[in-house]
Amino acid sequence: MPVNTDKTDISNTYKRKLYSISDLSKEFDVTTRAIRFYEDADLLSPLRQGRNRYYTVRDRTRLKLILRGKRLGFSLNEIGEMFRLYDAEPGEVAQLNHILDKINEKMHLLERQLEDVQIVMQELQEFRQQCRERLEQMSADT
Amino acid sequence: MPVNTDKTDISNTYKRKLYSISDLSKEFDVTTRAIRFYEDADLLSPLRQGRNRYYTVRDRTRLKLILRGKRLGFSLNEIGEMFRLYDAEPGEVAQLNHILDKINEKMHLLERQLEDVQIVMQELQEFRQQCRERLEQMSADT
DNA sequence: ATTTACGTTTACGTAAACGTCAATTACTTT
DNA sequence: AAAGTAATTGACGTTTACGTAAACGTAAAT
Repeated sequence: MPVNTDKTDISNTYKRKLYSISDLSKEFDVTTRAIRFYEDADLLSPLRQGRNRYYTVRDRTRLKLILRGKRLGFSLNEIGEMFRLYDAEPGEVAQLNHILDKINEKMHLLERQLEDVQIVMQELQEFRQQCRERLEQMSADT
Repeated sequence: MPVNTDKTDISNTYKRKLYSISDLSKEFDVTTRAIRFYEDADLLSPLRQGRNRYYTVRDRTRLKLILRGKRLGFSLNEIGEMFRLYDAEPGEVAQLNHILDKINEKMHLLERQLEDVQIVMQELQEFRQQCRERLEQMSADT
């Protein structure tokens, strides 16, 4: 699936590890419009061969992270913030502590989300159970 | 905190179990604007005393469910759909089976979300660990 | 009697996250 | 050479979920 036209400089440099925008679009089932939008939001920065975009393995991973973040209800801004934390050169102690604070913040959010998911799943299970019992009752009423 | 002005019909009927819009606003930390918006979206239907809204325990529960749904990244429409499933009079077998399908659909979504949360939490833990190690290293470099 | 607090409706504004054209460019296939 | 396919850059449109006044009503407190 990766693009590989051997004559380009770019594919010699990053041999066999480049994806076109439609490769990623198909693989992850997002529109190319969305992918370009993520670039506008500085979440992706694909290579360029002329006007065309070529995505490295790292870009692909990032896209996967973006989509996972979105499924969790994070905004693109929040996702960007997490990326910047990851990429930050932690020069100073203060900087590192700041990053740790941010991580803990996100962790708290996720812990709450974990609770929420579990609660709703349990409620749905109970509701499903009720539906099934109702169904059995109805088939007994023949 | 519940509203209780004994002279109103409404509070005699639903004795001591009514909340004003600001009661709920404060308790759940949402704006009154948002609460009214949820009503517009048919997610809430408070009682009326003249022009004023009064919320029952059921409304309060619904609001809690709305906010939980939102934290999970559901749209108000999706939340509404779940409410309608809950409230549906399951007259026929076909109807019940349809509800069961919908429940299973939501369950799959939540299962995926559970995975996602766990993955991201693990990644964050690893990242946090790295930060801590880096910090220790730096304090060793004094 | 008039602030003050809380509520209402109406209506326009806005940020986020794309969708949807339209008008090109570039390569490939027929 | 013409047609098709996949990419590009604008640029405007759309939906969701409220925010933000404006203008008003009602009741309690000073």
